Amino acid sequence: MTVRLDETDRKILLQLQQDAAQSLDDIARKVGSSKTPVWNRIRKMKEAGIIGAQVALLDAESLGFDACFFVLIRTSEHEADWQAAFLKALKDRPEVQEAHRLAGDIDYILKVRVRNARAYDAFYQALISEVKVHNVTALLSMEQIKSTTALPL
Amino acid sequence: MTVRLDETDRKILLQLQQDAAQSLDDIARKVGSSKTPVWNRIRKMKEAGIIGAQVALLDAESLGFDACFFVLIRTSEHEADWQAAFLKALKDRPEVQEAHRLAGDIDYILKVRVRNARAYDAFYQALISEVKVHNVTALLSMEQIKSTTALPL
DNA sequence: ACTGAAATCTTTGAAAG
DNA sequence: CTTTCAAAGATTTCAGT
Repeated sequence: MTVRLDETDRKILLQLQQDAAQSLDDIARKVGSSKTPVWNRIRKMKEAGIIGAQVALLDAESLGFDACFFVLIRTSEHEADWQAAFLKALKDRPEVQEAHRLAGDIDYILKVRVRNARAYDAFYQALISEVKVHNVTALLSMEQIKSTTALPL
Repeated sequence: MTVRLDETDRKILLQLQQDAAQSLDDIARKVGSSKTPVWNRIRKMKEAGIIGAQVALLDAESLGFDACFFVLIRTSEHEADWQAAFLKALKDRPEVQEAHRLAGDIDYILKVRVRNARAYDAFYQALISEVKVHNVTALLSMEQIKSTTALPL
């Protein structure tokens, strides 16, 4: 599953993760190539799973999503059953934008995007009623300083 | 800058944040309308800033970005000068994918995507040499359980 | 692998119900 | 506000280098 990427591939990826709506012609010009080779490279990288979904990023604030929480979770349960239930709960809840299992003291971190603090509380109550967690700390974002989906290629 | 959205607008946004590469025809069919009205609604929502960039999401692992850290930062400095320098440092570093200013005890949280632990250390050393921070805790992700850019519309 | 061009499909905007 | 239609433009495929 490892594909060797050259400089041109990398330039194409840089363009696509910046603006995937631009035309092949524009990308080809910017990376110093032409349509067909660029198209073939993109196709290969899609097949290899390097390029995933193409999505529109929406503005959270103008849609009324004013609250963003980072949730630090400690649990005493580490059995397979518990973990499966916890994972399912996270995947099923659309307000959970990110979830990571961590090394060390804290077991999980979530990024939760909701309309307001009340909606967070509803989420939190629903979560702890579904799965037992030992300790939960919520960090409230006051200001999103930076947000990018781009990898530092 | 507040635009009233109806059910159709919401359905269009759901489609676009899931797959922005599909054709207008497909979106129109899925939301129960036809091309031109859908196109006009998308144009208006772009003008209103509700719909932002359209990007390709790349697979971090297949590109060799195996390490993801959440960094909790406490600082004793809260002056405008310090804050401006800190913000600039974060915006300039491509490995910082997210940065939030927090309410409470911890002042900032960062999401940092790097190739490996050594690259994180390099980032960390560069950051603390640029700006003074009081206390830094790094949480290492072992496993990304969920990741979406979609808002829970 | 790249080029150029043909066929197909999409987007865009005008006109009209 | 929606539908239809036509021109402009983009994507995709293919033969030739």
